[in-house]
Amino acid sequence: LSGRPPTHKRSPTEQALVADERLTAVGLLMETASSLANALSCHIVEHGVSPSEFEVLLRLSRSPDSGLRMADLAAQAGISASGLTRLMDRLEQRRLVTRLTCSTDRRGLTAVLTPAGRKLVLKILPGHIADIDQWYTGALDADQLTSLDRALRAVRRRVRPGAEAGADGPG
Amino acid sequence: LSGRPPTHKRSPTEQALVADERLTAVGLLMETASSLANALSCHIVEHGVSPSEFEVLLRLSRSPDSGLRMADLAAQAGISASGLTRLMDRLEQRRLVTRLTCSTDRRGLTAVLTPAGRKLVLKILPGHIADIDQWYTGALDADQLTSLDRALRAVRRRVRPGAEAGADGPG
DNA sequence: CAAGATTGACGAGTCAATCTTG
DNA sequence: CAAGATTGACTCGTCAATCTTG
Repeated sequence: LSGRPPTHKRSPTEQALVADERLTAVGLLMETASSLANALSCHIVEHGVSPSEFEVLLRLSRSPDSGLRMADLAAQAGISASGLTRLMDRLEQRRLVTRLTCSTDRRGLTAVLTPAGRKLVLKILPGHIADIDQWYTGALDADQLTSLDRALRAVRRRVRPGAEAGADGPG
Repeated sequence: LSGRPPTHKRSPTEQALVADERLTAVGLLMETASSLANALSCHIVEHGVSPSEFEVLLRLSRSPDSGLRMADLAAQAGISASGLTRLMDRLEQRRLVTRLTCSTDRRGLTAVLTPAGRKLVLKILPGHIADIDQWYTGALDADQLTSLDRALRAVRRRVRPGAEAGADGPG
């Protein structure tokens, strides 16, 4: 840097705190995840949808019946119910999804992919998977990939109990 | 689920695409990172700052001279210059940081922690580090932590060339 | 009343345009 | 003109309140 701003004498205790390697460890995870998300977003947005919108479309296309209750979908995508309502509004306007009233419980709606929505996902996916290879999978050998997967699952078990069963999903 | 929404017959090709395990792999990374961020945020917000604000304060306290140029700080924190301007506005109003005009280049400003800002960081840090132990470090043994670190660095090298040198930072 | 979904008001960040200094 | 920083208009997501159905 340049002009030496008012330097603060750090006590040893203070130094030990702010220099703790665990801070660096989380920082590495966070920075890697967000930079990867950023790299993967380019190809997606070229097709006119945001990363969150693509995640929702992809989860719907991976769902067994191509449909999910709003609340479940919101939980899977890690956004709030109201956030999903608005996101679905945008997708529905573009005829990529529809909401079906659930026959057994008329409070609930089921989000469903339209043919156009499915078509768009299939159009985006090949390039998206290629991107994943280029930016993520391709940076690691088989062993690294295995142990990375194991470690991430261990962490996820802690911070998000009850995600182990379902589908994991997109990025 | 319930009422069998209009089931779509998936072609084998289509099935192979949407079920690709690489999608699951990125999904795992993303979900783990955001769930961890979520877990770590509780303790931080209890002290009246948002996670992004804490990240900026922490980076300033880790910087050699306790000061960073706005542009550099924004890049480190992974937000835009304008985003940082607004964040700094909030922190400055609360007297946690100050902007100093740089003597050698009067276009630039240096973000500096005030004593109150430093005090707040030191107040938050012990609990924050304990949280990291609880939610992240503590979920892994030493070997896992080492290989996780190596794998993440390999990925980061790909998606964010030129982050290797500097400090990594908070979550 | 509780659960599912939506709406209004708001917070926080982005891009494009602007201002100042080199 | 280019770089550093800020501002205006806008998007996206959140919380709290509301409406409907069980």
